[in-house]
Amino acid sequence: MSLPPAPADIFAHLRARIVEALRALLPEVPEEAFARVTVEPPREAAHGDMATNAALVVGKAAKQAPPKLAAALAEKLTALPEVTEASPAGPGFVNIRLDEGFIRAQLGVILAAGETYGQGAPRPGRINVEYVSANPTGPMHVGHCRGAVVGDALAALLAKAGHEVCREYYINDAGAQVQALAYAAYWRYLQALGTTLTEDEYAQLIPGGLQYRGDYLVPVGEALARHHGDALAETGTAHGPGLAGPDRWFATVRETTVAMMMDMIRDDLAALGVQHDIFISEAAMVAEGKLDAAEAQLNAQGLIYRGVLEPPKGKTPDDWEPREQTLFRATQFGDEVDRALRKSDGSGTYFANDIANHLGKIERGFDALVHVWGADHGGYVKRMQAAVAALSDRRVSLDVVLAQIVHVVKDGAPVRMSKRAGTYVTLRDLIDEVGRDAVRFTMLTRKADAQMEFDLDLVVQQSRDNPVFYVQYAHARCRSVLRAAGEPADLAAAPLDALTDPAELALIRRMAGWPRVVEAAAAAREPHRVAFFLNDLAGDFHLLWNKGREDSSLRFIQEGDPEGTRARLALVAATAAVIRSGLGVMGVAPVEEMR
RNA sequence: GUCUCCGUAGCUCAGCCGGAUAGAGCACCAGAUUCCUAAUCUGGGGGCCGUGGGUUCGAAUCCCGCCGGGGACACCA
Repeated sequence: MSLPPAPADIFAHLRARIVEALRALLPEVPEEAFARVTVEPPREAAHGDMATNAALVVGKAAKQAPPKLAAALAEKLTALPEVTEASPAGPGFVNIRLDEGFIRAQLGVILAAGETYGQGAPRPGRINVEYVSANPTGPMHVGHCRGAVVGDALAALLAKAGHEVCREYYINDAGAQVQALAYAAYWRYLQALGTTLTEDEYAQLIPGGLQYRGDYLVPVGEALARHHGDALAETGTAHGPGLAGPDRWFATVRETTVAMMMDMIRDDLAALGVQHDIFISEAAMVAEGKLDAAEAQLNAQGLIYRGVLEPPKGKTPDDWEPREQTLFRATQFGDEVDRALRKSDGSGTYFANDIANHLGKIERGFDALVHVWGADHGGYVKRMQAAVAALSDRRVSLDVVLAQIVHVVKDGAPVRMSKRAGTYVTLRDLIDEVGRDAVRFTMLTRKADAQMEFDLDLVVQQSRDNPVFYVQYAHARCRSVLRAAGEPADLAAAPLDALTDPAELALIRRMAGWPRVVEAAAAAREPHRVAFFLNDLAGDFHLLWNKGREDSSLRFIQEGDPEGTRARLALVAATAAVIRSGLGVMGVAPVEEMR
């Protein structure tokens, strides 16, 4: 009896064998009954390599007692060459022990695939992942950073799982904030021309006051002065160059400023290694009439009406008064209240523009939409899901991943964040302080919706406490061994019988679970699972390494035993490949040595 | 008041579309430590999984109530 060829995913392989066995045992049971069958490593290693709930899940449809069905299934599975033992257990589990040669053969698969190990087969359906989408009103700060990293890693994870992914940045360049930005840039322009107005005097003259006082707008003002001279200003006033009517300068200033801010943001993103495939401008979209199109479509579906909303219960704003607005029937799609599309003055709400944006995505043919938002936008999720459901006739899904606040800590004390320029931590500051890879990895060591402390001291610390270091160190150790062995070629074909130690087999089993982790993490939209997997994998490897300190027969390079050495080097090379595969998803560069 | 996320070891957190005796790191205790890369290693103690009900053969996981914490709550973006 010879083993089957090593499969790309041993869990999927076993699941397929189990379902086949069930079909043979229960020909009258419909296929849907098998959908909930899972194969996973049992918590208790003594129970074997894998366990399946098949008999428990199918028992009802088969009208059989699970323990009895489990026994029959176990007998079938025992007949498989790759299974050395299958036994019914507990209320109806089947525990499975795999042939060690079958497990070892996974190394050949890993080495043949290299860093692409874990790559899922192409799946139907295109996914749009929107992330960052910071307002183009200034440099990126740490608050944006987590969403950027989570979004980027999630997009990579979905691609790894086999999805076709589009990475999108939505530029909020149409609202009041951008208007305030233009006025702030205009102030720097007047300064560049030599106005004698003071900052406070200027702030008095403009609507809403001077909101953006950071000096990052100085270059914008200078650029405007350089290209337009004093043509955008009122000349000959008591202050020299002064405030002119908006129609003379506003469109020009706004456009230049947004473009320069986006250049700055793109530079920040590049420093973080974050990529987007497409940038969508809110202003451009409105100009194209997308808002009207979206409203017309919803109107045609009978989902729009004029009405007055109740004040929010328990907390009525001081200036609340009943106003008639154009409303969207979000309640028909699971939201608590209907939501305003147009303000009482008839202009579109931000929500309306966002609906238009989503109509655009649906029209571009995506089957699933994913957003990464700050947790402060949590209250916005239901209405957006309602809108997407309405616009797509419930065909397109919208998942929102909420990224919680990051508290930066240094020397045990919180680093203060303030919107006033100069006192807040920019993304650049953070990258300069600890490096891009430490930032990215650390941002993924916690579930996105859990608050996180970013300890500037810890992330550069070289110790077990620091997962960035721990994982990188494992990779560096692998590389060090392979260098010492003279970078052997063709390890995928190495005979592997020498790998028999429990620690060696545990390492292989861990790596064999990587495709499964990719699939599950992608389905759950949880890129942090990759960081935890790598931490566990590094732990398995360090454990084996440390055993080699005690027991020299477990060291990787064995003088006088070329075949055993090649088997171990295959194990080491596979470990390095899987770590690189995982770091690739996280966007972290593996290191060759610790320096 | 409504919605939402959270509550797991002393600390920081995994596990959650139900599955067998609930995990990791740190901290603590006890040992080891002239090692392919040093930035340690091995072992141990430690838990009414916030709480009270419910569903189920089976609940940290699903449902409802309560307690405690974060966030969001017409027209802003």
